[in-house]
Amino acid sequence: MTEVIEGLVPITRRTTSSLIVDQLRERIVDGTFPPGGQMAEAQLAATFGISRGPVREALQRLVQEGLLVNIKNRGVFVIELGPADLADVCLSRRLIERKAASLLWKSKDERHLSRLDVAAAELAATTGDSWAEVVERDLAFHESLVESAESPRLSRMFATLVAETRIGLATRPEARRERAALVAEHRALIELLRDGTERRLLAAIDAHLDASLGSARPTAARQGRAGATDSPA
Amino acid sequence: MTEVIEGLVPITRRTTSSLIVDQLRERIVDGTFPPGGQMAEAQLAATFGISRGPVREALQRLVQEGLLVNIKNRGVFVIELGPADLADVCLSRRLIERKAASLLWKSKDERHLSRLDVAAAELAATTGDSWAEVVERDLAFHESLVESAESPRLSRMFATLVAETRIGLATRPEARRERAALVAEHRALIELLRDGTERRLLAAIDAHLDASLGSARPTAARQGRAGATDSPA
DNA sequence: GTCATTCGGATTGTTGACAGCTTACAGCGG
DNA sequence: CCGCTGTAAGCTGTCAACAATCCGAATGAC
Repeated sequence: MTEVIEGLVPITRRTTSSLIVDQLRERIVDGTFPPGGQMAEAQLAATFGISRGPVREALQRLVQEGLLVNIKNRGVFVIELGPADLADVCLSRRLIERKAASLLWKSKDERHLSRLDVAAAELAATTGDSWAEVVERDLAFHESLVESAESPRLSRMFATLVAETRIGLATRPEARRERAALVAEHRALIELLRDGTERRLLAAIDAHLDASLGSARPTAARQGRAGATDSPA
Repeated sequence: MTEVIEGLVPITRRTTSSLIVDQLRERIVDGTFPPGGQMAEAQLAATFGISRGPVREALQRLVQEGLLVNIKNRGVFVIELGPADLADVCLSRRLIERKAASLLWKSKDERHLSRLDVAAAELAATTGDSWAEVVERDLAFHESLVESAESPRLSRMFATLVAETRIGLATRPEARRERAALVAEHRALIELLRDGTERRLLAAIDAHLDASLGSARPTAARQGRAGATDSPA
């Protein structure tokens, strides 16, 4: 058996398509690729300085993730989130976050609670009026909350929901909120996680999500891009 | 505007990789590709009579879905579900199914309830002792239940959980249960959905899931294949 | 005999090119 | 002037071949 040297991490280069996925996802959620816009393979390949093969693999993964829609012989397009979609995202997020909060409330694991403290502080530390940065820190807090459930599957599901939330918030100026209000609500959540009742904690989560995403009324809307030939599930 | 002719359906062929994904997923969950086994690209391409390109795209989608794991320069492998994974699947399934049941209990939408009747009857109608078929019908019932929530995202998440459940059940003979017991539990769930209290309904769901998946104790186990260079999230 | 090394086979990662589809536009007829 | 048709351009879907990497067996040293 070969000796393992402390401090040296084995270099496990990730696959190229995986790296592409991360970059594309970031650009999709921050609005660089607008909803409904096409992801041109050749252009992306040229931009990354690689061939179309890995780009196509990355796009397929994002299709499976639900952030892109594939129309045969036309191309892949960024999803357009209608009111019904946002309501669905809200419903799903509430389900997962309530569970995570409930678990953390029961365990009171200080390791996770302090991580939430940090996340909340980082939101409070945002300067200026960069709405995008506020959204990012806000969602980082929520991801930390879900991480505390220590459930890989819930975290993975939630990651997609976060991405969709960012798309929704990036393209809806009316969803902007005061940073101060968000900071206060996060601090209140941590307070309730530590010393509150479960009932009030869950009510606070509902209220927080409603305030952020609840503006979209669940009116009738299509559940996917018409003509999509390639559903992710 | 061109006239639309009645009776003629526009031909919307799905993408090849999408068809491959479905076939591969089916074979993965039914055990044809055993957990830990490698998915050889060239062999699959030859089997399907196509090139390696579409096969690679399909594999990437299944990696994103979480059913396969990609190790750079080694290949993609079927996930191995340890006890911790099964516990996580159980936790996630319980969360989603409880929510769906609660919603259906509130709405009492007869359309969905009758669909559950059908699903339960089809499980009861299974003849012989084909464990695989029992599992399939059982999970079809649960998918119907989740469908009743009319949430595309919950349904999509649940589809992956169902696939993982099938993998887990296909490779664990000790998880076999009497068909009669499953039939009775499903009928009881429908009964409770129609006329029971919400509390008893949720308790019945918990019990049903525990009986099917709860045998796996959440002992310490790795949360992913060691060396995986390409995590789905 | 055991361990380290090297070489070969096999598989994956990537590329460039070709075929098929869709779309937009110019041309033609009514 | 309006509508249909044919053509051309651009894109996606697919393929076969090349390069890079890894695994295992054979070889040699101690």
